[in-house]
Amino acid sequence: MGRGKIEIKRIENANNRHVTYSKRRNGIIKKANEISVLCDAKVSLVIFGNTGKMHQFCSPSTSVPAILDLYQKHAGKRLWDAKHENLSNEIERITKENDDMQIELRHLKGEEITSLPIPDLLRLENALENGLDSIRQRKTRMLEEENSQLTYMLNKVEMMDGDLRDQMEQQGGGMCDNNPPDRDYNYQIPFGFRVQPMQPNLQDRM
Amino acid sequence: MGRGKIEIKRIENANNRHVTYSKRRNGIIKKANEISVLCDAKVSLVIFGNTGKMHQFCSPSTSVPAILDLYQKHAGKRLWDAKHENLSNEIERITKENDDMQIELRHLKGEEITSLPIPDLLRLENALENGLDSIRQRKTRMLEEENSQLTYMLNKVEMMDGDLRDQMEQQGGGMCDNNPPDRDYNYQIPFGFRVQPMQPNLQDRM
DNA sequence: AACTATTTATAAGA
DNA sequence: TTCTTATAAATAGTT
Repeated sequence: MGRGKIEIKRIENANNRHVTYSKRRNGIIKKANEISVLCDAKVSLVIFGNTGKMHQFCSPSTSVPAILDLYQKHAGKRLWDAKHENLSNEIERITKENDDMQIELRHLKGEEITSLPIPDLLRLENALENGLDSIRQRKTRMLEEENSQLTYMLNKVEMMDGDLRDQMEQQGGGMCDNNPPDRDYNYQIPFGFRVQPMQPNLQDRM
Repeated sequence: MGRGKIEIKRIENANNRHVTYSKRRNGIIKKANEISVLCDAKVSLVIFGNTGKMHQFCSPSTSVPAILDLYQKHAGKRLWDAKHENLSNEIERITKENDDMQIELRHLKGEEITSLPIPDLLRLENALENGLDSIRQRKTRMLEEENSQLTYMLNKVEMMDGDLRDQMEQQGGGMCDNNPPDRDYNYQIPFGFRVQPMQPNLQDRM
């Protein structure tokens, strides 16, 4: 039904194919609606084009799942059961993973280890030693960073304090009379933002 | 498209309705096939008539359930999950548990800890210390037990050895002439099967 | 996206 | 149901 008759086989020209797809998709959806209205039929139509875009039609006052229930009954297929089995298998798999991890966690906490053979104990000991090492290194590093931050801030505060004191002195005194006693303001704190780690190779292990 | 134009509304005459249904059903299935071939589209079409009879079309090399899986993904609808809400919830719950444990395990191994705040690090350090403590205590205990077993067996072997030697002597010598030299056989080893643990309260912590 | 010559689908009748 | 056929509708190729 067009300027020329066409063979029903894949349209090789991509552009033509897409145009035809659009036109025919609209057509078939219109037809689906018409038959559902005219003949009181339940229709479920789902179309995926080349591009992966989906279009669907479903007769009014029903739903795809509802039609699938009917489909299942009629086709004698067990759609839900198959899906049910998949889900059950998935649960089984995850549960096993879960149990294994739970056991490993308990073992790492030193629980339920009375029945473990020596090699497992050695493995756990090793893992715990490594973990403890990493955690302590990380902790040390964080404390060092906090330290250097605090040092920097203290440095700044002291500088501002110094400026303020200078201003005060220029103004001939201020209303704030509880100034700290004079100190030796060391503006060149030698370990400002780059504190030497106590163990120089600490960072390399993180 | 026929001898006369018709309105798209339910055909009240049952006979006409059925005839029209037959004709249009064939038509739409033909169209579904054509678009799937011409445009390389995936089509799932399920139709139920008034009489409850089902007709379906599905593009070649796929199936209605397969296309509905795609539909489900695309529409963000959960066709199957709705039918198996319990199982889905269970999976969700276990998966969350799983993820949490995985994270905890990683942390205990000293992995992915850079973003942890100090309190968490302290908690981990504590847990690791306790775990390491338990494991080492257990290891010590097992070694002690093995030790006492070995001691006991050694003891026995030496006693049998002694008996054997006595028999040999009664028989007036044997063919085995490489006997060990006489030793002080101490049959009353003071720590036979009940070794004193070095830390007497060890057992209480397991 | 619109147009239109043709093909195709189908309503009504038999 | 199925066939026939006049007519409506869909659409292929074109602009």
